[in-house]
Amino acid sequence: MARKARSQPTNSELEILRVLWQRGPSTVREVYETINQVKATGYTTVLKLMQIMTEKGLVQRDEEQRAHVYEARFEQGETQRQLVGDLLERAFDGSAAKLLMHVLSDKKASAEELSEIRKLLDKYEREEKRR
Amino acid sequence: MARKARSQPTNSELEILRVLWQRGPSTVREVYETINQVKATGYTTVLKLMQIMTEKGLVQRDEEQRAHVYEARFEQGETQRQLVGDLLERAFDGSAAKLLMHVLSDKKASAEELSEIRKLLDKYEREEKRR
DNA sequence: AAATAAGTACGAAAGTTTTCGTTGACAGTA
DNA sequence: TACTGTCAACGAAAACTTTCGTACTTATTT
Repeated sequence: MARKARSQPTNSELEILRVLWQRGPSTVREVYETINQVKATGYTTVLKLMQIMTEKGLVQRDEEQRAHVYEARFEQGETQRQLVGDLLERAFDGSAAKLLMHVLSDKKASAEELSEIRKLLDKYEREEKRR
Repeated sequence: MARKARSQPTNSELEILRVLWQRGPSTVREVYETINQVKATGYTTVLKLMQIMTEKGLVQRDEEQRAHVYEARFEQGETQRQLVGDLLERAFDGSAAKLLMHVLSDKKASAEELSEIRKLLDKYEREEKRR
């Protein structure tokens, strides 16, 4: 039987993952306090979500201490790739160019970012040629 | 009172919107038949979704004919921009460069797409300088 | 006119996600 | 020991999404 596809994190789950990626392994309280600075939420809400994420395999839990320590199981980049790929499929017919067009026109790309993007593009294109 | 933010289309709603963008104004049956080619679904399921989308303001309905004709209320590009902006916020800390990196490394960018992307970048950068 | 086909409206079930109250365990402290 | 604070576990409610059956209407065909 084929292994079930890794579940995409939901919005709230992603919020938690971001804290874990940023802070590294953390307790529920630490995650709760970080999120709560931005968005009012209850402690047990965060706890429950993190328990569910453990079941889903999105995070790992170290139960050594009384306050369990949670850690993201997948790297940020890996998850981001998954999310982008999904959006590409769902909304852009798989066309990266179309997607990028919107990224750029979103006016959120700063000058530094533009040059960084260009660098990436150069690098990527060189690699392509080498084949 | 502030107007409620435009609701993001859900997955199924986006599926329907894509048909409407592609076909132009369509009846439920037409949308149903298009979607059904790819994914088994019931007629009333599609109907209900389209009714809900009307309530949400995602589509417009022309009731002139017995078979109502639905039309997307927002352009594809506008919605795509919204979706990308949202993903950028939710998963990439607003960094377009980070997002693009994943788009490129997704191996889905073809040679033509790369050159198209480059053109976009050139164009965008020229516009930037002009300010 | 009766039967059939195609349509909308609607409610409700089923599934998923999010929120939170309550309980009991455990640790530190008065 | 009794009190207080912090924690995990759990269940269930609330909110949202998806699916579909049923009822009713309208047009077409026999």
